[in-house]
Amino acid sequence: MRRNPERRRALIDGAIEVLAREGARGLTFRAVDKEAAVPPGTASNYFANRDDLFTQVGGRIYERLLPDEATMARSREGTQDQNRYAELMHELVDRVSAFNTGYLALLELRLEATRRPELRAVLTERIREDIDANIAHHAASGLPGDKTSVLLLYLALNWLIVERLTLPDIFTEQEIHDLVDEAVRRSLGA
Amino acid sequence: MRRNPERRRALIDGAIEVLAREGARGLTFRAVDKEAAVPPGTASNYFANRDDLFTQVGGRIYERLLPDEATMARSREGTQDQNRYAELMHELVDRVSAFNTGYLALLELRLEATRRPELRAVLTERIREDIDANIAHHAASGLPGDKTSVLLLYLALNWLIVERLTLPDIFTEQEIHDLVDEAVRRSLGA
DNA sequence: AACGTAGTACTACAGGCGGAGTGGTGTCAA
DNA sequence: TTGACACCACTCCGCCTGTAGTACTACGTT
Repeated sequence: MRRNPERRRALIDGAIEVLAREGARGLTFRAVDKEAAVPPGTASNYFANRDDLFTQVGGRIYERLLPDEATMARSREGTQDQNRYAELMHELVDRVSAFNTGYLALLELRLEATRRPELRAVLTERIREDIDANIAHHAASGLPGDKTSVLLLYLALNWLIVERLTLPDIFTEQEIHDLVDEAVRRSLGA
Repeated sequence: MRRNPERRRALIDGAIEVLAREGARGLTFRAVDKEAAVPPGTASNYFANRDDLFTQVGGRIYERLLPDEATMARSREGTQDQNRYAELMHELVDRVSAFNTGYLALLELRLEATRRPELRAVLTERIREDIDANIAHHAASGLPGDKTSVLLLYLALNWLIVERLTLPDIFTEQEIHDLVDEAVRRSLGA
């Protein structure tokens, strides 16, 4: 088992692209090798088996999907009212949509998780952390709404992104924009 | 190209199970043959190629996911208030979750649609119809809320089902129940 | 400065699996 | 008798895994 961390990261990033492009079943050692432009057989040396590969990708994908520190810092600026909230959610949707291969890869991983208990455990933990962090961040931010608002926004925006990435002709960009606004407004609740 | 419609339906239903279990890439003629318990080679005779198979499955899957007439009729009974709305949404979530292979297959198809234009066209049309039907049905029902409520519920409940089917430990059954209630309440808006 | 060692990159090969496509045969009914 | 379909068999092909073996490089030792 090789240990070069740069190479490992390159392989995992390659695996994300393969996942998005070829689907879970297309994620093979050879495909990862090609995508990462390393000699065939390399991935075999870095992952014990396909299960291991899936698990490691599941562990890393959130690092790439989450906002960086600068973005987080910026999110705390300005008056924290409903308009600001909507603005942040627009940024979120755009940021995630922009890294579309990452989001599609995560969907593939979710589906694969129905077949691989280890992967399911990793994803459950990561996503649980993410949700809890969102709730905590929201509570500390002074933005309007409660925990339920955060959860409802999480639900609605996730599917909105699915819709945009998988069947882009269902909603126009304008409709997506308006739905984000309305989702924020109504999820804040009475 | 064979034409026996019963056999074709059996093959497509088999394909749905294969999709859910093995993923899009696992959907092969041979796998469908096995699942439908017909001799190997049969699917080759019913679908011109894999693309055709995907497209036909995409056309049929909604027939099986949508409520039957009896359920639709029952949905129009009783006082059409917010509590009734929530009740209907609980039924919806449970009904779709119950046919989990169908829902998972649809997710696989969505992901595959990013690679197959024909499939994308079919799914876009079907889902567009479904959304429009939901809006029309809602408008005629006398239930509270507007078109936007319907769309926001569509978004939130879809992801809730994804969450339940792919990572069941993220939310408890109780949390799911409460989220449906809150989604109905808040999506109705001010 | 020469040498040895460890870790890694790269190459090559053997073996296997599963699928596509197709042609042929049997069967039944109009 | 003819046509449509079920069923069966066979060949060709592509891709993947696992692993053994070789080459290279860096680093520590003496």
